[in-house]
Amino acid sequence: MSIQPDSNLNGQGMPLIIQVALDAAAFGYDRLYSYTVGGADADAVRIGMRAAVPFGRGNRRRLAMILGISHEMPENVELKPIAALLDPEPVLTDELVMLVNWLHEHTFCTWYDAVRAVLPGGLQMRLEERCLPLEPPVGVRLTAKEQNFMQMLSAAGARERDLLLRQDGDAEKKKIMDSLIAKGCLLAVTEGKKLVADSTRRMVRLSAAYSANPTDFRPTPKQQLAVRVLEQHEALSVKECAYLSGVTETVVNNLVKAGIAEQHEAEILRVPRDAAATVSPDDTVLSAEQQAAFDAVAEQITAQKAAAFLLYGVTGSGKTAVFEQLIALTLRQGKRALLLLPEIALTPQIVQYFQSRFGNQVALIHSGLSLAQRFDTDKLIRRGEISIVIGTRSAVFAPLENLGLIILDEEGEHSYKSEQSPRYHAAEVAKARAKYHNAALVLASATPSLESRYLAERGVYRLLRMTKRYNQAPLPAVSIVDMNEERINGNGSPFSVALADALNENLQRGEQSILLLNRRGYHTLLQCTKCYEPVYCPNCSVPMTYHKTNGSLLCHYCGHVQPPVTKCEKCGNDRFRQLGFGTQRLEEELQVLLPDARILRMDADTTMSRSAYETGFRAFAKHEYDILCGTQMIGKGLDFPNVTLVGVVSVDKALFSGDFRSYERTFSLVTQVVGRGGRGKSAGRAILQTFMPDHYVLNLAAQQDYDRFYAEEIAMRRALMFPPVCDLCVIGFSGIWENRVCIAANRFVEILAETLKREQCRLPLRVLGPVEASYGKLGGKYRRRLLLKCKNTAEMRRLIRHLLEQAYADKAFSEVSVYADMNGDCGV
DNA sequence: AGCACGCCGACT
DNA sequence: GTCGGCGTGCTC
Repeated sequence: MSIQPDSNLNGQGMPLIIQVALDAAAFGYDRLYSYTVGGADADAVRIGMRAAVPFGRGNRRRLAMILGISHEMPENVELKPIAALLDPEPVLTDELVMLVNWLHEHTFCTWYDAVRAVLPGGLQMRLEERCLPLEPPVGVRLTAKEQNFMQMLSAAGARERDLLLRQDGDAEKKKIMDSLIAKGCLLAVTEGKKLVADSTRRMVRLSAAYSANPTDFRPTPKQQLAVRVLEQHEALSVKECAYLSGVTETVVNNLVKAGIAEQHEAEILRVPRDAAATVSPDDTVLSAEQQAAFDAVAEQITAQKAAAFLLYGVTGSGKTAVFEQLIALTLRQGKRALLLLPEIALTPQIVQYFQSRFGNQVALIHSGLSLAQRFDTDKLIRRGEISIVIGTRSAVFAPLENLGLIILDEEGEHSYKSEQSPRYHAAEVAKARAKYHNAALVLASATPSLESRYLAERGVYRLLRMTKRYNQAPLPAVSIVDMNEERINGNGSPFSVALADALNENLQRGEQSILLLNRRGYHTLLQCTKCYEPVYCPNCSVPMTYHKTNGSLLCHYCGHVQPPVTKCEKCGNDRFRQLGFGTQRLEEELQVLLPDARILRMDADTTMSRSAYETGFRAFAKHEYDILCGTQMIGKGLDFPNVTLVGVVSVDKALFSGDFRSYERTFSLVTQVVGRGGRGKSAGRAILQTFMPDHYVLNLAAQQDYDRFYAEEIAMRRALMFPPVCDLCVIGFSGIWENRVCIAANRFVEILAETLKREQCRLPLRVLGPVEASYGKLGGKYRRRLLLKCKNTAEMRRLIRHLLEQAYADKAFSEVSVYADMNGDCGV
């Protein structure tokens, strides 16, 4: 539990000193600040509570999280007392405080960024300043204006008074009020206002006194109606009681006043609590391979030793059943489990699977929850009523006590990496939690990330393999089609002859097909016929995509929409060529090719709403469509047993996206989507179209040969010295002025060089860049990046933090923001 | 990020 | 002589 302030010392007049993280502190002055705590607060204060503190010369109140309690007086500073203690109980558990420290140490974020990340969204609060009128002390002298203000205050009604005392930016009023506060006529109070509160409802039931001796009471005729209703129920809400007895709520309230009924508050939970366990986990039978994987992890869970596993299971090998058994075992041990998924909306089947087996012991945490739902979910978790949390990235901070097992499914998915401060990877946080709890950590994937596979090779993770598909369902037969030949033979359409024939056959046979194209929109871009300049987004250095549905050009990065241009910006020519094709055009061409086919398109444009994923997938699963075409999101989600053809229209571009991970991503995407075929009885087939039919990544993906791919890729990473062989820290710069961003990036390199020289630093380090980020301009901001090939050690992180601090203090960074991201997306 | 201190130019 | 411009530096 939290550190208790030593009340003896306090009794001897020693000041109690706390260390706090300030909300909204910029990186440049972000550190833990010390304050004194006195009076009743000194007895109540605990680590993990929030306080309002005076900060800066103006002593403006700031929200702060208490992260330390000590008696040590920092030297050379006069400490201020806190203004108010805002939480009656800590909102951070000891473990969450540990994670705040971990995030701060590992991710180059500010203290409060770390606090915000671990603090459940529903517990957020904001500060509110209020003034209360006081009886003016005797002998106080007021100016005319001050007297006037006090007179207005005493004459005003409640509402006017609130208005009068509100800080509304009126400078003169503020001055008068500040003076009145100083003279003791007004009391300034700072309150923390919770964004969400508990929800309750007023309930009534017959009083004990009435039930014992009904004849002592004389209810009116209307009241008698309500009493009749109450006699038939244990308890009812006031509203229900009034409704059922056909009287107004006043009648019910009068029953309470007359002592016939008594009232109490009942809690309302704003999350569904009606999931019933309908399937017993005991009925699940594991195959030999599944059992072996289960046994390995189960041994560690039982031994209560922290251990990490990489579960490499090919698509369809039945990882979910292994998770289920591990979770059941964890619960039997009296422990709790955390299951992380890359995207809950895409995986309703998995959620349903666990709810049907564990019922209300399961809570879901994902970005689709409202603040109130987060608040209530968190409440249930803290009360210990939840044993299993299933959620996306942020759920890794769910304050489950007594964790025995953490699972990350599809561990290589990029959604596990936060792209905003704090820039953490859920797997890293999970590791820290597993260590804290002596829990087992299972990272699972059909195509493990190079990092994880490498760590397994080095013995950091124990590698578990599941190589057989469930029920021995055969993999689809994959053929690679050379699109160059199609073009030579005069086929200019997006479909090769082979794919077109296969689609047609499938349609005739009443079987379903999936088509993958990782480009949304209609055309990829518009290009000037004269100077070949593409039409760019005005905010980003990205060509705009033509969307036929609304006849406009759309930027997929910043969302900018505009009508198609009529004149080339470079040469003034007014003719444009339409190049490439996206999912919209694919759908259209498909409809021309197969007029009778029922086609479902799924991409970020059609599935804006959360439920649209699920509705779409369900409709396809029920065979309301023949063909599903879309971007990578179709690679995940529900299982479709009737799919016998998977067509990869094109992923060539993804191979050269300019990131050293582009091969890995493409391999994973193609492997995943090919694996989607043939889960039912028939084997099915897959057709992979490409202009590079000899490319080894596509060939290995076609064969689903992860081991070979890993061997090739790790050799390349070794030769070129890229992660996981070393660590790669991205330093990102962005700002509205291109030259300033450029200057700042160069200045950073200078600072780096100076620091290394000054401190005679011998850390292994190689600097790449600075170069323009892969999209040099996004959302109107110019971006540059610097890459540091390094080793992610405490010393290295200290150096990087020190560099950032220096940068923040440097004039060159006045209108340029800079961040550091260890092993983040680097666009190289 | 605020906020105050400080050191220069245009005012009653 | 003072009011106020915003450059500079600090924030427990």
